[in-house]
Amino acid sequence: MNALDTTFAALSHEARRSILAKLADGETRLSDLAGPFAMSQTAVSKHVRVLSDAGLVTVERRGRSRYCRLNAAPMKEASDWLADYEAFWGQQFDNLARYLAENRD
Amino acid sequence: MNALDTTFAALSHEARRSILAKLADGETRLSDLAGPFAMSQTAVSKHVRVLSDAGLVTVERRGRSRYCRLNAAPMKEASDWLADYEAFWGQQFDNLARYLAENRD
DNA sequence: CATATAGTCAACCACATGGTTCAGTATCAA
DNA sequence: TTGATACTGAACCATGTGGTTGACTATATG
Repeated sequence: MNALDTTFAALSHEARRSILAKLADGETRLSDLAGPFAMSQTAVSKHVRVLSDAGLVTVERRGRSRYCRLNAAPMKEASDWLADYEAFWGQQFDNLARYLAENRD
Repeated sequence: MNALDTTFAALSHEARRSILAKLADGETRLSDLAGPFAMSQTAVSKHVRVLSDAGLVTVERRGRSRYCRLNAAPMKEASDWLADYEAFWGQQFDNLARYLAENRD
C-alpha cells in the first residue's frame, strides 16, 4: 500500500476521523481519547495504531500514558489528489444531461 | 457506513483511483478500463462496483457494454472534511517543537 | 511493598476485501 | 443460427479489519 492508500484507508472510519478531530484541539492521552467511544480501550488503541501507521498521528510515551498528537501532513497529499477533481464537483448531472442530449430522438 | 466512510474507503485503492483518473477524460467502457490493469475483468468489475456503491461512478448499460462515468460529487464532501485540517498541514513538526521547548532543561 | 492506572499483546471471532476461475447470460455480427 | 464479445454471478481462497476478553507489563501512588 502506498501513502495515499493508507491515508484514505485511515480516514475511512468514523471513529478515526473523530479521534483526529479531537487531536486538532491539542495533544490528548490515549485513555482520554477512548472516553466518548462505546468501545474498549484496546479497540481505540488499534484505531490509533492505524492512524499512527498512516503517519497521521504521533504517539509518545510519557510515564504510564501515551500522548497522541495530530500530524496532518499526509492529509495534504490526499487533499491535493482530490483537488484535481474539483472541476467535476459541479458536474454530477452534466454527463447524464449530455447523454440525454446526444440520444434525444 | 456513512457517506464519508464509503468515499474514503473507495479512494483507498490505487486501482480505483486510476479508474477515476481515466474517467476524468470521459465516459469509458468497462472493458476499456480493464485494459491497463494486470487483473481480470471480473476484478475490475468489482472495483467499479465499489466506486458505484460510493456514488463516485455511474454505470449505464448500452448494448453489451457498460459505460462508466465519473461522478465527483461525493469527493467534495471528502475534500471539505480535509480542508478543516488545512491549518495543520504546515505544522507537522510544530507539535514536536513545542514539546521539546516545554521539556527543555 | 501493595495496589491502582495506562496501555499492550495474544487469541479469538465475524465479516469485508481483493483476487482468482468457471459457468452462464445478453447482445451483436456474420 | 452460430459464434464472438461483454459482461455478471457464484464459489473459493488468503488476508485484513474491527471488535471482544483476559493476561501481562510498566508506572505511579499510598
